[in-house]
Amino acid sequence: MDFLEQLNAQQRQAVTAGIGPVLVLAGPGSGKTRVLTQRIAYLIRSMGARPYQILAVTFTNKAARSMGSRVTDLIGEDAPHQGLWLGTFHAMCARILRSEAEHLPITPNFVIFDDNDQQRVVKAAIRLLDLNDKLYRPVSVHAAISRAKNELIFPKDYPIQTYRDEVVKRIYEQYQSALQNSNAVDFDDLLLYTASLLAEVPAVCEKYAQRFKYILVDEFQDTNLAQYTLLKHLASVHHNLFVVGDPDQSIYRWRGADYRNVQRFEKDYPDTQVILLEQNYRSRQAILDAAMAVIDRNGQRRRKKLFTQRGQGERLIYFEASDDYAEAAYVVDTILQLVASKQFEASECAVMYRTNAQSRLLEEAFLQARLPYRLVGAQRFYGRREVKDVIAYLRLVYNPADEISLERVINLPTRGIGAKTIQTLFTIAHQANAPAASVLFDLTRTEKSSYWSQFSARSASQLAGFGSMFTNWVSLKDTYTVTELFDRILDDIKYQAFISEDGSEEALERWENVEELRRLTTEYEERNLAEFLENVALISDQDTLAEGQNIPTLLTLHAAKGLEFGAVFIVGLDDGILPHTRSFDEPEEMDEERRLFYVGITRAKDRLYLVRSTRRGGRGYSEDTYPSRFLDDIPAEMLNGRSRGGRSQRSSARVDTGWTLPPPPKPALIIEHKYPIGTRVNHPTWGEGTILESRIQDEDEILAVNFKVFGLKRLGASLAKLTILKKS
DNA sequence: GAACTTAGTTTTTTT
DNA sequence: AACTAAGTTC
Repeated sequence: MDFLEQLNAQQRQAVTAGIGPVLVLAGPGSGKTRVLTQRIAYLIRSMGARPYQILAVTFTNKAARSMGSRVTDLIGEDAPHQGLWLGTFHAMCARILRSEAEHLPITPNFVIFDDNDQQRVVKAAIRLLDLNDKLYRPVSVHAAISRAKNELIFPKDYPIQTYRDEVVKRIYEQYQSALQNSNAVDFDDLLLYTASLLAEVPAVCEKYAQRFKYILVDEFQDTNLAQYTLLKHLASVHHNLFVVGDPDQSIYRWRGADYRNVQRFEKDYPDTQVILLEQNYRSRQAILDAAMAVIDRNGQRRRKKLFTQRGQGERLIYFEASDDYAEAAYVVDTILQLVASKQFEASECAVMYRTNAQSRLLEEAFLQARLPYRLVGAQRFYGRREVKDVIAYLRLVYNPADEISLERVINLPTRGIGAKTIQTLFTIAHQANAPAASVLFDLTRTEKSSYWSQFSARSASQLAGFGSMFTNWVSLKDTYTVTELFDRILDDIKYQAFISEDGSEEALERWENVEELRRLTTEYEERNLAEFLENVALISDQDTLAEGQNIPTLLTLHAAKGLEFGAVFIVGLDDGILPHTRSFDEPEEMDEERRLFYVGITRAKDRLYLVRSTRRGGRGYSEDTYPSRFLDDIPAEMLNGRSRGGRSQRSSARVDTGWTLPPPPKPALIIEHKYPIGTRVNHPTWGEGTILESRIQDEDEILAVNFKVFGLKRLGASLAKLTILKKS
């Protein structure tokens, strides 16, 4: 048991805990992955567990992968092949549902709809019910449905208090039946169906609960009711639930996560052993002190005393830029300095922000400095349109019932099948109580198809044309490898020609993405289309983080959880961004914003920069901003760096006024006309032009410019990157 | 009816 | 920027 000697007392206590429920409360950087992996090794080596009796669940594929490789290192065997289940909640559920599909309203070859697909289904449902999509916005209706599913509420049980609830319920019902029609599930269904399957079918529950003698869960504070419930069912025979989490790092409330599951766990399993991991192996004490100063303001929590043996370290660095461009420039300049002075490797630097939109200016600044960077999330690979399009084709072939994918690709590239024809196709199919695909197949078989007359001659023959390609692919799907099928489809639809049409730089990039996807399919030579599609559906942003290059990382605070960097920049520390405006009127959400800040702080090993700017460009014009109220919680003596714009005055005035009061009035600014009428200017996109009109509005200069080539445009001077060619 | 163009709207976080 | 609704041309 020599590996146990590398653990501290608490870690060892957790790893070697006996059977029964165990709750490990692990502060940031306290070695929780290590505890989890060593626990698995310990179960096998010392407690006589067989790998197939172990289930280890994570939230991301990345966490699952890193855990997998560490387990392999420890027990020196290929654990997955001995039946150890190690994967994300969603992957585990998909696996169970495919085996148990007979109990469900879907077949084993169901597809998993991603966010975009789900949105389309909601939209279609709203349209079908003839509702106003301004009143019932697809995003918010979808959020309501998702919330219900996470709470294990089926459409029939959707609680109604208002008229709106009643309508949402109808949409939810329609949404769910549309998914079933397409033989599809969404992310939430994976959990919902599994949880209810285990609850409703004792034989199935028994089967898995018997098998999984030991269950381990990572990031337990992020579980929602569905996940909690299904864990409870899975552990109902052996009660060996080993969960690791940190309520202070719970940042997925909006996704249904409920950190109170930690308390619920202690209540549901009164014999739980609770183990606290407080020693931090990541950060300097100065960083931990700041982190505690921030998080201790959240009430109703078990306080943790974070400590380290890595020394006090330096004070945090605070910087206030004059606007968001300057903020980005400061970050880039500083990173360049850190790297040039050999204080940090470029890959040890990370920039974190609250919203994805904030990455744009940062990216521009990096680009300008010719400093390469890695961006996590946002424009993720699988989210690219061309990638989604090709995947939709593959998905359709795999599961021809998938009407969302069908609708997506039936006229792509355009082949004369317009919205009207598509609408007719679906209507006819639903009337005949058949999937749209079977109508297509029927049209290809014979011109005497009873469906033929229901379309115009032209539409019918276009549909038949597509249908015959479609039929052909379906007939090949079992004999072809994923790559062969991929090539065949792209060839048939002349996709490269379609994409490269305009020969632009962007077109080239798009094609490269398609080629990258093709490369991925080659990894599935030995496996099948089903596995390819499932992995593609369940991949997440964090999983696409390519490593190995020595370049800085840009990512959201959410995406940063679980990672660590030598030097961390948290930018946009303005009230309204962090905490975000949308959280202002909900104390629970404000607490979560604070935890998000805490997560960011605790990513830093040696140096932490807290950055904000006093003006920020929103949509259109820029506005004055106020420092994040969370900054007030960090004692001044912990911070290095002075404010530039009188932050101390403003924030001290604000301290007791509370955030419910309106912010102090903005100082009146006098803006000069920089571009008098007649000035000749140059614009990066529009080219040369002449100023026709200039007026001051909302602290910006609004210009009417007559461009030589593009004609009259109206621009905000602060936003448009104009250069003056000649003053009038 | 289909295909393309243009103007307006929208963004918190994501398995 | 990205998506959609409305407008325009064939």
